[in-house]
Amino acid sequence: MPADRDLGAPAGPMGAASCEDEELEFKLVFGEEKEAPPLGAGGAGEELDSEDTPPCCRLALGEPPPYGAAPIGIPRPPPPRPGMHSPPPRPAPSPGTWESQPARSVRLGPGGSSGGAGGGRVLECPSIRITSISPTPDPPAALEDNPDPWGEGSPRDYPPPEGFGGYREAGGQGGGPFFSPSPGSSSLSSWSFFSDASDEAALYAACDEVESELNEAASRFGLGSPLPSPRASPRPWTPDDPWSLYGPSPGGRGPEDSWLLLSAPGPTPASPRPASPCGKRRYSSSGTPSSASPALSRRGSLGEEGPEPPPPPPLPLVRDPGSPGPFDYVGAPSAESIPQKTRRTSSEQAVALPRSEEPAPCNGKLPSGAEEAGAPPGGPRKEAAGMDYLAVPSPLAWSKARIGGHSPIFRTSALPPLDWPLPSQYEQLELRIEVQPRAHHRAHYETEGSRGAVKAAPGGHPVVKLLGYSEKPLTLQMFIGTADERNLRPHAFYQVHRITGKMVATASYEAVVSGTKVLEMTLLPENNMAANIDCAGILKLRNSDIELRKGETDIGRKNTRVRLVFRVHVPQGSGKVVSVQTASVPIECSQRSAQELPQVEAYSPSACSVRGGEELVLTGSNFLPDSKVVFIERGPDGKLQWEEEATVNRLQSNEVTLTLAVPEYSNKRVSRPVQVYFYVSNGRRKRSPTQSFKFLPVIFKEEPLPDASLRGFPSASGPPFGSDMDFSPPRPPYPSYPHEDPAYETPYLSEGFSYGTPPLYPQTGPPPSYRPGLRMFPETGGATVSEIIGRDLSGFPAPPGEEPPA
DNA sequence: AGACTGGAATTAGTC
DNA sequence: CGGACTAATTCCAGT
Repeated sequence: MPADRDLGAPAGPMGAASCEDEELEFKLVFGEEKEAPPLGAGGAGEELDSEDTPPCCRLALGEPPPYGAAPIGIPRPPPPRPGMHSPPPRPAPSPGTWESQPARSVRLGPGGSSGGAGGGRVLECPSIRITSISPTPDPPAALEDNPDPWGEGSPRDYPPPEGFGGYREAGGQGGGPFFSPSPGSSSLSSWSFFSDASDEAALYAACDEVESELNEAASRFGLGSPLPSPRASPRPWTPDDPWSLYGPSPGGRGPEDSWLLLSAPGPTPASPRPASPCGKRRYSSSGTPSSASPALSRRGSLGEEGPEPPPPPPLPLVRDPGSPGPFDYVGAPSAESIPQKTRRTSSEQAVALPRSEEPAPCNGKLPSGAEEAGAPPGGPRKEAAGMDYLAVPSPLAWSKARIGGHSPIFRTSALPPLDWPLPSQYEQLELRIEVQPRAHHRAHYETEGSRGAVKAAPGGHPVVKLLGYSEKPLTLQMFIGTADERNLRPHAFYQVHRITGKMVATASYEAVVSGTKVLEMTLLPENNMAANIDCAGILKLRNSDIELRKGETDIGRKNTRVRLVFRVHVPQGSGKVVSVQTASVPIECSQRSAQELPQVEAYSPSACSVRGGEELVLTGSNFLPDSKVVFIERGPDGKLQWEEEATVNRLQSNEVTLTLAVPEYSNKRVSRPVQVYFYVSNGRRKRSPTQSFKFLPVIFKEEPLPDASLRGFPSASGPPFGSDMDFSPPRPPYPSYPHEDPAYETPYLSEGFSYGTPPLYPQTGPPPSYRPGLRMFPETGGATVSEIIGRDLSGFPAPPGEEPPA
């Protein structure tokens, strides 16, 4: 492979020297990681204190876009990647309203951020501001003493832009062709996301105090209309269209381009294959992406970025500075412009911040704080950590809050980041996927031609509809989200790809929000606020490129399942919007998997007596004549405790149906229901994700689980994706929330479920118990208890089919 | 000519 | 360190 790719010293600006530095720093980082992860964001807090106005804000406004300009040593905020969650929403001034403080809010006050809940004042500001936030209690030291491990010189602070930033093609190429896979893709800044249709000013309004400044800055950018694709149709929300604020980046280059320069040192088209990451990651179930080895410090193609930041990455620094934000390419302050201290702080902060996906939060226990208390989303969390308000919103907390009646109402000027869980329904509003996409869609690489739009199972394309609103056209946003058991968030390895062509009837625009491509379509009243998603393809980014991205903790290997995520912000007047979101069923995007991995879409029953013997029917795909169904049970430690192969009735099985006899459980004297799992195996390494099953004590036999009857079987009620089925995103296989199901009180299960379940798909509708329906893709949430524990601990999901221990 | 596809050869990562 | 495998990417070719 091209030499340039090897050491991450591509032609890019980044030099070897920088690499060295990074390496050293990297070590440091790792050390910290192990022991005191959150190193303090160092003086973040103090800085804040000392600096009333977040420096970053000021800088941001007045300085030129960082990206593309100063590759090296330009600290970049950690990319807002999956896993990097934004701070929880906080109550807005208006009752019942929440404001997202996507890394944009800075808590100022005594003791810096550590000020404690309610302590310091909170400022809202553009992503950049995030840098000044420093939850860390021991701020100063970090700044002064540490020569910037994260400091200016170190690129580490600002991980390369993600999203496209990660695109290797970008690297070094002016306007890499790959960035605009779809012709006419408009390069919108992530900020546009925040803008409200009716409030341009709001666009920058994140920071109340500096709002005016921001606006001014915005005006300077000369926001032209976005560059619509050739086929672009009128954008929704026009004339208020916030998007219109962001014109194409100068030079015709989109934000992505700039990112490319910095982030994509990767192979250029000429060098098709990027060097593999210097440090290989272990993809085994045990591996944790987050535990990047020092070796990784040496970046491959993305070398200029420098070592990855410590694990708890980046929170989306607010709108993530790391990603191209509105300011980013519109002349926003560059990272460089940010005071060193600030930058460092941010990076450190990022490091310190717990990630929702990280084990910590779900370490098997619910953090006493938010989750348990059901603290309001966004509510300040334990300050002890000093980063509470920056902490990722607890899925559970959010879930509870939502269930409890908190509304997904946001200020138009502070819309929720893409990684925020949002309900699919709010009052009369509901965003629903009327027609689900197929379970498989082979994504295309940048090196390939498009593989077309995602199709629907019944034929045609997915259809999304907004119920409860039909006043005026609205923008429907769509992005590719994750499909693992963790919070729904933008998928690091896949991006939505705008499909155009004569066969595409739906006009769409491409935008980039925090490094994530977002396809925007219009929901028209005349169409009943429904959209036929025939313009969305899926682009696969090379694992090596993304994994090298600073702050990225997810691994791409075997991480090939995605979900289409749809979101819409419904104006409520008075500068408020209700943001609802829904996600599709999981979609397997690899060629291989789609062809070989068995998939279980539904099954019935979901429980039976420990004596076994009952007939269990599975429906799904890729079942083979020699497919095996194996039941397993794992202990609290994740170790396999029991394994038994079921007897498959081959006569009543076919490629999409498996009929088998439930094996007898190992211990027929159990007094409580036993949670076990099963998977379909087409051979070693060709296993379906695990499915949940329960063995009931004999005495319980007559007392099936509350919703046992609700666990319908697709075939029984019609096609898997019949219109009358529950299309809400896949939910955990659990019949109900842990707390609602006595069966889950079993000691060894409660822990896992207590934190594992809620986070699964908090963003969509009410929990299963609230919306009984067929589980179409239980496997998605079908992680076993041990899996949940293991995955959470490891920080990343175990790929389907890998879980069952050999 | 270009967008889609379906397959499959190569190359890289794991065990 | 090499071999067997598996997964990821890149290539090809037909529609």
